[in-house]
Amino acid sequence: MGYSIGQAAEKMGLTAHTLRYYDKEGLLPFVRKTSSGLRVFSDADLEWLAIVECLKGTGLQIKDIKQYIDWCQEGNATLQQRLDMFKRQKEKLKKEMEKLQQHMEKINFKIAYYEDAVAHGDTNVFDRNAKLVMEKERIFGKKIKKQAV
Amino acid sequence: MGYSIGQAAEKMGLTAHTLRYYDKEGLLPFVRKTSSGLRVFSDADLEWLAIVECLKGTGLQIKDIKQYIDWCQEGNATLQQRLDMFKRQKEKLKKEMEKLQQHMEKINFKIAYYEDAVAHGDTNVFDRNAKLVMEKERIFGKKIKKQAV
DNA sequence: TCTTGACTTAAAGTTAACTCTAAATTGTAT
DNA sequence: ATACAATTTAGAGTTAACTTTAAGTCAAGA
Repeated sequence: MGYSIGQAAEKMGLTAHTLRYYDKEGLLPFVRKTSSGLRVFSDADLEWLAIVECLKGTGLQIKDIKQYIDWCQEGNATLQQRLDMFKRQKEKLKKEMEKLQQHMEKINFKIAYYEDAVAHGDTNVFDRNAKLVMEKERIFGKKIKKQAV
Repeated sequence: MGYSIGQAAEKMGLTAHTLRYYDKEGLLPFVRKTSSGLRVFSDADLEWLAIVECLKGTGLQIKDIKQYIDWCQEGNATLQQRLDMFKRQKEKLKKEMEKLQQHMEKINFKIAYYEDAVAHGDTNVFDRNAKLVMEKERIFGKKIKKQAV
């Protein structure tokens, strides 16, 4: 019913080193130890770890996650702080998702551009994208012409 | 028609220090200098910088962006590499966006949970979310009860 | 001309999040 | 019983991406 640090690491896609590091940073105040000092992770511990990973994935730093755990341990007096924190994270996450969407559009343009360039041996790039090529000539020198950017 | 490093930094939302760092790392091989050594950024340079920022924003490391710039300078022989690179980035970006979407759902749940807890003074948390509270009791000790997690 | 603020380079310092090492201990499979 | 693999700790090392410092140079206004 309990997992060793190695098993827990495998389940979470992390390393045992990383789990010990998290523990040292106060992110795992709940993990039990055997009488001889070995850590024992329960399924509930892994669920908590999943929340830690979620917070980390949305851009929270480890010290901020520690703050959240501290708030949890302080009791109901910190409910509002925790709510505010999640609201801030949500706004951050929304902006990040919008940014990634814009990046995706740029990348899609690049892929279309290069697929065409590869297919046509890049022979008519100048016609298709004169602006980019002229810019490129200025940047990399006049010798390189008709080339995708 | 040209910008100083400070003006360019301001336009891009970066610092002059960062632009010099990028230059040192080979990310700005196109930026001109005056006879006395001052960098001069053109509008085209800023467009290139925007592409660099896009690549950085999708998770590319600076050395990988350098690789892309090197490929651009090598000419048409590297068209396929560049296409493959953008395709890899697109896959990475897609996975990242899916992950963020899942994080967003978790955060929305947390916000709903804490808004309710704050509104009701957390008096009936045990009824609403017995599993979480029981888990919390095990983790933080029996003394703290009826508290949001 | 003088001052002041922006710029230059090279190099050292910082920060976050691991990542690894060493030396000892523990658990498990023959 | 004896390997051998996994675990423990403290602490050192790594990496990426800045960030700051030092010592000087350049450019524009009074």
